Amino acid sequence: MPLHHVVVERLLPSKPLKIASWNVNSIKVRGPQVIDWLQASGTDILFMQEIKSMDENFPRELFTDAGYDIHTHGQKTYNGVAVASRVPFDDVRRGLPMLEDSMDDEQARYIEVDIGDFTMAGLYLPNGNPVVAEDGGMHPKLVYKLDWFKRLQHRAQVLNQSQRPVLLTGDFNIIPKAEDCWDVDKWRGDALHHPETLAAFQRLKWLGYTDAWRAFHPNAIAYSFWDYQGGAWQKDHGIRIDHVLTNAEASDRLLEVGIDKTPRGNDRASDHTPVWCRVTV
DNA sequence: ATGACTGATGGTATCAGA
Repeated sequence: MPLHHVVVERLLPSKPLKIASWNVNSIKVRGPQVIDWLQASGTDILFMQEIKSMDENFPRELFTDAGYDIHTHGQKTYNGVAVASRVPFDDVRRGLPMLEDSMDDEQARYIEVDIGDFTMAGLYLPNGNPVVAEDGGMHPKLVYKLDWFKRLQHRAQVLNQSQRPVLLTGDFNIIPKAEDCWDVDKWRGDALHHPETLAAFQRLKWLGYTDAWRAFHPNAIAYSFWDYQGGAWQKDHGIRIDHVLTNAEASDRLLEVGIDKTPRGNDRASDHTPVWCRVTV
């Protein structure tokens, strides 16, 4: 086959898609405003976290009526992730693979899809607080966060070695730098900005993954979470903990990255707001 | 100075979130 035919076949299917991530903090409460935002923002694929719903109770019809396929990985009461898409996936995988020495894990925090030559994952990293146990050692919650992170690191390495474009997005529960929160002194030692958490995040970046929002906005200040308490939203006391990470192949396909803070101002808002990007898929 | 929020759960107090 002549070379130009090969090139044309590779380029023709490419199109820009808008990909987003939003910790919705209960799909039962947030469902209608998620649909409103999907349609207003023109989002093609939305990864959701903290759906707090079992698969059988997820309001699927809200999404299918709006023209989106919905894939859930739920559990009772806590956690739970899902992905809505108006473009078909080639495969959907639920759960982060275990390593030989991993802790037991019943929590639903990871969903991964193939679309075109891309692999995309939606994740909800454990919070990790409190940091210190009663006996003065590391609290099991932070141990769990770091163990989960180790599994994510391994998966990110395997995906990156496939040489496919890889996009990891979700609620990382990580404040990467001092400028990613309104007052870093309030967060020193917290599990979201703990030295072990930051070291794990750095190891992920050493694989070749980029904090896409920061790459596009090197000097900006923007947050993705504002606590319900203390008027944090009104005072803009926020933190940037929801991220899009892209490997080199995916970074080359990035067109735009943003954080849409408007949904945080909704009635009955989630405490998180969506982060999004446009990529050529 | 004080208290200050939201969601899920056989629940009217507790856990978790960050």
